[in-house]
Amino acid sequence: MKTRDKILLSSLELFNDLGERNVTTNHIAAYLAISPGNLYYHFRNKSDIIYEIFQEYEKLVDFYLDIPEDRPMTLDDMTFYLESVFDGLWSYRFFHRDLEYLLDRDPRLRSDYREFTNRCLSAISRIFEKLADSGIIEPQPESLRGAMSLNVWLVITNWMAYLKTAHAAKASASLSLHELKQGIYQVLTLEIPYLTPAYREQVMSLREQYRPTMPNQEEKREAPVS
Amino acid sequence: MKTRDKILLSSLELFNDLGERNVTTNHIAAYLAISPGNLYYHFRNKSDIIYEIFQEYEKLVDFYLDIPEDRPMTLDDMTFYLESVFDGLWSYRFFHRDLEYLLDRDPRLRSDYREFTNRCLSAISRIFEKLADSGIIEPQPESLRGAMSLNVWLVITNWMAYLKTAHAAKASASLSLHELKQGIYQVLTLEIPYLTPAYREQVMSLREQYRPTMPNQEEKREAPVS
DNA sequence: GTATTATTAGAGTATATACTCTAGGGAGTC
DNA sequence: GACTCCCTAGAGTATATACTCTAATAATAC
Repeated sequence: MKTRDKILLSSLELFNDLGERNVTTNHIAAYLAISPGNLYYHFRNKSDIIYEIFQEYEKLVDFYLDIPEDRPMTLDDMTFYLESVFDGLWSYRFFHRDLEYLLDRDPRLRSDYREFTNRCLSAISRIFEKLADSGIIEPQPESLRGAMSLNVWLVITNWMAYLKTAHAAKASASLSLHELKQGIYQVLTLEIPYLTPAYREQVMSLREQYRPTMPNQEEKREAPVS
Repeated sequence: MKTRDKILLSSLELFNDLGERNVTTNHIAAYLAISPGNLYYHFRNKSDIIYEIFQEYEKLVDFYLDIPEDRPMTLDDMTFYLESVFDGLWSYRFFHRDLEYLLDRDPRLRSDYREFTNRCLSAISRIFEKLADSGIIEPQPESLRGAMSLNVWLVITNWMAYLKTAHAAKASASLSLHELKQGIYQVLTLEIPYLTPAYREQVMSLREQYRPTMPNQEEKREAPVS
């Protein structure tokens, strides 16, 4: 693998594990056993590394949230969207942790992220619309759908922070993808009141699969749906 | 005012305006026109300053969220809780911005914050319970109430981050308390499906008072309810 | 007044961090 | 062999940051 790609990969790994704030360019170089000079040959500065990683993240989520317009939406589709979004969140989890600081430091990132959020909000809203078309949820007026989508977004993007700050007793408590996906339980909680009788039971039992286990009573098991 | 209190006050102000990460102890001392030595005479380190500020925050919110058990809950009570919580969030807004980093650095803070979150979640759940007792919302089973409360908490604590990252086009865009309180609109959105017919109209029109104005079309006006 | 204690100034320090600069190796081409 | 281009090493630097140390001054107690 090319040094440039190795830098991106290792940076992401270190950022995710330690937080961007705790990872210096010298750390990254040392981790890869290359010289700082080498790193700076490939990237002008730390911001450029982060920006490029963000672009990968963006591409991934955009790909997942591409809503097919030629067919109705199924429950499986919805599950797929939820699973995918949380997978993406997991792979680039450093990003939301230091979001405000990162955006303050890099205007490109700020502006790109703003648009990214808007695209995601539109996608969520579109999903609600299509779920209503399929008779899975009751149709809602546009204005309510907007506010609901925003709430879904807030829950999704901040579920991890909740786990890391309020849930875990120890700082080093290793967070698992499985725990992260319990966020799906929270998202489905938002949908409950809007479910149609025809699908109510199905969605409720889907939701049940993501029910959080008690903190520190975590049992090791596979994610319920893949 | 005593130097010690001045340090706490100015630190909070600087943290809120610039972010804890961008405020050094030397900055604080310079801002107060005192020497670093003086600052370190009053506080052993930066963490101690932050910890003490957190304790004030905690005290404030605990005070606001004290639910009186001797009388039913009114809509005005609910409005008061929402307004108060967002006021507190505003006054100590630096805190949630760098939460993860702060908790990683100070184990006392981590453990206190964990308990603080749990108290808040209980209070929210208790509010839902009493709102049901008063016939404002439909009663819900305990398990649903818990998940709903958590969603309310996620929306409340992360509304500000949303405004600062996705909403504002410029980094320096000054956030106002008024904008922050549009978070109340989002919280009330969560309640909509559970409202009883008797109160539905009233709550919907309360919610309307917090409706967000379009970004950059912000008109200067007072917060609708005080 | 004197002893004691609380407070303050301000220079200084150890460490870290993002980044630079120069020199050179290796591979391909003519 | 010489030239070029891409890549790499590694010492080095300017700046920042959290914090220390000593000495002096103000406040208080007796």
